[in-house]
Amino acid sequence: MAYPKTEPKADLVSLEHDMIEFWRKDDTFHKSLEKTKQGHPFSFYDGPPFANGLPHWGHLGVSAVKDMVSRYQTMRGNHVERALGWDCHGLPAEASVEKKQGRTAKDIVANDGISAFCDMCRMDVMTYTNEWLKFIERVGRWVDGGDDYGYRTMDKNFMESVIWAIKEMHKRGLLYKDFKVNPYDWKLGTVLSNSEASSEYQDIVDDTVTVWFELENGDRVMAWTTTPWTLPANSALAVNNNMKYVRMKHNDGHIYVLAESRLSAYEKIFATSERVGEYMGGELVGMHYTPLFPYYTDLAKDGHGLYTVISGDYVSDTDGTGIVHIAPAYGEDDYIVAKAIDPQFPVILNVDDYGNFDSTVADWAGENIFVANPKIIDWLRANGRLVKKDQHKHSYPFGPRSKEKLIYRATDAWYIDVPKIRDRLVEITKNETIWTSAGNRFLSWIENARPWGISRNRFWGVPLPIWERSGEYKIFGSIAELEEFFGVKIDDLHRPTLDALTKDGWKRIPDVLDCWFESGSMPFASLHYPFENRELFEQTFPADYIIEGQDQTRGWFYSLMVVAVILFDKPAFKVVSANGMIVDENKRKFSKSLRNFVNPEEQLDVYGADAVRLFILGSNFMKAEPVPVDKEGKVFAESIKTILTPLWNAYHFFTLYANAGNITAHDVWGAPTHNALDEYILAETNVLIRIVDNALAEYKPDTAVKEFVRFLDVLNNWYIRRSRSRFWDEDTDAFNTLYTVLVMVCRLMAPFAPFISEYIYKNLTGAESVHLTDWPTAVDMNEKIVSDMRRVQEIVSTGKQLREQYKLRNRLPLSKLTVAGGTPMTEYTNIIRDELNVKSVEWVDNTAKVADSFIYLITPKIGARLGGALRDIVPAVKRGDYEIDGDKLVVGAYILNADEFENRLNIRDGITGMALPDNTAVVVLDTELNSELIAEGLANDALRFIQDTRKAIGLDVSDRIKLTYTADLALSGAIEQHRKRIMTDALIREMSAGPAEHFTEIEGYNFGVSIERVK
RNA sequence: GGGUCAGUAGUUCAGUUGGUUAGAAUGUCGCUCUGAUACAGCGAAGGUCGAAGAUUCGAGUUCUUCCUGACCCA
Repeated sequence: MAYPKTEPKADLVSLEHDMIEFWRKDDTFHKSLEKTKQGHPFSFYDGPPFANGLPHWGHLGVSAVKDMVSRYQTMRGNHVERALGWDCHGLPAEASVEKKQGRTAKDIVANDGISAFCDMCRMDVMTYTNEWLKFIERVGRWVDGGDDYGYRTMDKNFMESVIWAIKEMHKRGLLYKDFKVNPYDWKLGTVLSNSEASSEYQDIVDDTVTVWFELENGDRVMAWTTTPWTLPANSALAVNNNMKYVRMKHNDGHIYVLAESRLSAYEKIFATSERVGEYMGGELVGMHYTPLFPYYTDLAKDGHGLYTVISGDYVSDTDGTGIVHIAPAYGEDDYIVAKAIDPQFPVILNVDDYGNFDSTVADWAGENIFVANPKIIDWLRANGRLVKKDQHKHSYPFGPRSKEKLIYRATDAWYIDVPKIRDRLVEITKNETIWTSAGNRFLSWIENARPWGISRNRFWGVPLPIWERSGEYKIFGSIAELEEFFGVKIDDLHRPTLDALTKDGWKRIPDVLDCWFESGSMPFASLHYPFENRELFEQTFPADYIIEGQDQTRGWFYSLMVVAVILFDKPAFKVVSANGMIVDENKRKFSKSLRNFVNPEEQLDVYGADAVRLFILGSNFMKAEPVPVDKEGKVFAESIKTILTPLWNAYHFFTLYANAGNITAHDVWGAPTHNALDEYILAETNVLIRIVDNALAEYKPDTAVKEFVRFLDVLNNWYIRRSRSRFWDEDTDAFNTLYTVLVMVCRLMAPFAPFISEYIYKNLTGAESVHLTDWPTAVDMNEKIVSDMRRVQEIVSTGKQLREQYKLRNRLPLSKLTVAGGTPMTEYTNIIRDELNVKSVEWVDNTAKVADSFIYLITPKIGARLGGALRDIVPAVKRGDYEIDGDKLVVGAYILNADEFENRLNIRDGITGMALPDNTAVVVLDTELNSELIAEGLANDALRFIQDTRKAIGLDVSDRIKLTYTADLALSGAIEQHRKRIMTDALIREMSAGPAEHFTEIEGYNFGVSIERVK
């Protein structure tokens, strides 16, 4: 047998496991790398995952794209190294250890030492590497991910490159220490990055208070806050210069001040009050007031703006009083406006690292701020300072690890001066990177880039290579520098080692580096550049392509670009895609609390990785839009139904008949063809190649997937269906053509559905692997046949509509079909005749006899030239008020050019015809019947029933039979008239009237048959 | 609250520089066809193009405001 036997239905999942096994044994991946060794390197950065969690849908999605791109580029002859790296440092690792240990990092460090803690983290971050590698293999993604490959951000070499980068930034004057407001997790005692802080917003209801402060002139200004615990640190009040404020004289005799537009919110309080004056915000600025609490009155003596009214542009009247309470240590805006007044403006920081008031807050010293919060409100009420208490619903950040409400708090931290390179960053992004999605989002983000806080008061990470001695700093950029200065040998760069290094009073600052900085350093740090691999780095930087979730727009994409622009004045990547989130069927994020998880591994085992990959690649995943996946996996079944099964069916059909005829087909791509259908499907294949190639070049796999669906439909339901008899007749041209097409489709689909395309390709060609073949390229080919055939399909489709319309079943032959209009296409007459079961097809080159034309206006063209005149022209033409003058159309005062209107067709009354969709021709069906046609139709019906009965009683296609039948007179006449054909088609050896056991009714006539198998 | 993206048939999505009656796939129903095919073909039903306003001879398409969702930020 020439080809391995195939089952009618594909077992996609077991086929995939077989291919995985084959690739593993054959080491096909490394063969593909070897094959492309001399090729241009295609550089592809892979966002390193954290191996202390299991892969989820997002990873599956990007894996599909990353692997597709890699395979496509490899087939194009490029060399695509794929080394999987692992992200190791940072809070996720520490938090995981804390959870497993049941105690905080600080406790572990205090009791067991930092060294023990780091060891725990080191173990923990690699927990699931094997599961990751298995998952990646299962989805058909080829990467080097074993122990001998890739990188880990906790490796000494990686870390050394990172500290090199820090020192480089310092050399460029971009590294500095500052005291600033950051998101802060008081439970963990650390600053968080903005992305960490924003990952867990929740809608909560907070108590809000409005309190009054007494101005130097005795007026009481009202301020509103959602965080009463910051009131002890109140340092100023901000107003908007351009907002109008009113003075309200209350029954208590005092005058209260608030924004005019906010009066309505305080209606009840001022119900009986009198408006006694107003201020513009600017008039209030500079006035002093008496603080609520007496804790810091000493500080006020030095001035610098403490306890004065200041102006803040951002002060709005959307809520509160239009007067904002300022506590510079606890709000970024607060800090900025305060420092804008006076760089010496005192920053009152009265909450310790763990969220407790310090001793300066005499009334609540040592108390947790959130515990003290209601007590502060009580105090305000008791002391008559509380104007109003409210409930306010807003979204508020929570610690992603601690699950506690975060606060904003001023702390010492180290920063990269991103604003200083902002313009260059924007310029390089605009000119040297291509964003297939999320580009605007990235731009608007970097246009407002702010200093990047890179220090973390934690333990497991790259220690900042900064040593301090009485306010001076020394920064180290390599192991060699450290060894030289401290005179010791260094084998590890983590905190236990570096913290121990002291000399002449130089002591390392305790912070570790934001792990985003490490991610951003990946392009060079993974290669230990500049200490090693200089050439390799220069070849692979910037990356040709990267893709990650759109949440990385301000994460990894950002850190990569900032680091690359600062160090190399280049982008980190040339083309980038941000993908959307995979969500549940209601477009909600997968989350533990909603219990809406769909397990990717289960789906892979039900539908197979090819189906999942095709779904992802065909979806809006790469347009950064959410991609819904339903629990039942219907979306994957869809890929099977529209692509995998049709491909399999065509393949199965081929092997079935090739083996039956003992035929070995060969590739005829580019060779001349002898048959219009062969020529057609090869031309369609050529079109497919061009569309898929263009789509991939533009990173639009969804376009390619849609084209596969269309192509496979045409292949099965036009080419094969129309050519079936040629396969029965063992026409080698047909076999060669189908073989060529299937092989080509496998190659085109290899990046998308690597399993089934490999399987079919190997079985058809006997070659080693489809993934070691070259990417197909479209050839110069006469593609007119494609448009011709599409027109034929339209003629047939229109003919079928006519049959439907006149209730003429297809088995009933009709004498004639006329195609009136357009160029005759006599070479397709056979196809049309067979498809529509007509005796003859007549081509007429004009529509004069069957249709009248009407004027169809090409409004875009007329509108462009004549504009508003259309308002008159359209109704006039509809009324018929026009004249044709040569090739022009005269409508009233307007003369329309030939390209501004078309003649379209209206079928004449009495004509059993229908216009083609493009209005260029009319298909007319001769609906007149005669006894010959009727008899043939009846014979066809009888034959159909015989065939159905054969099938129903379980006969094989090739079984010969003896048949007896009973039939009403007209029917038996028809059967006898077509006796020969019926006997041939149904493989009947003997046929006679006689007893019957299977009965039906044909066109009102009774029919019965009895079938017996004969040798 | 701000930014970006999206909102079109039951569902998933197309819809070119604004142009006459808004398309496809899938699902439902009817008819037809069928010895590779979890078929296939034809047709029907299914739409206030998120809402309101503006610009225009003309808006799914441009603008404004609002609503809903996703992501990011505060």
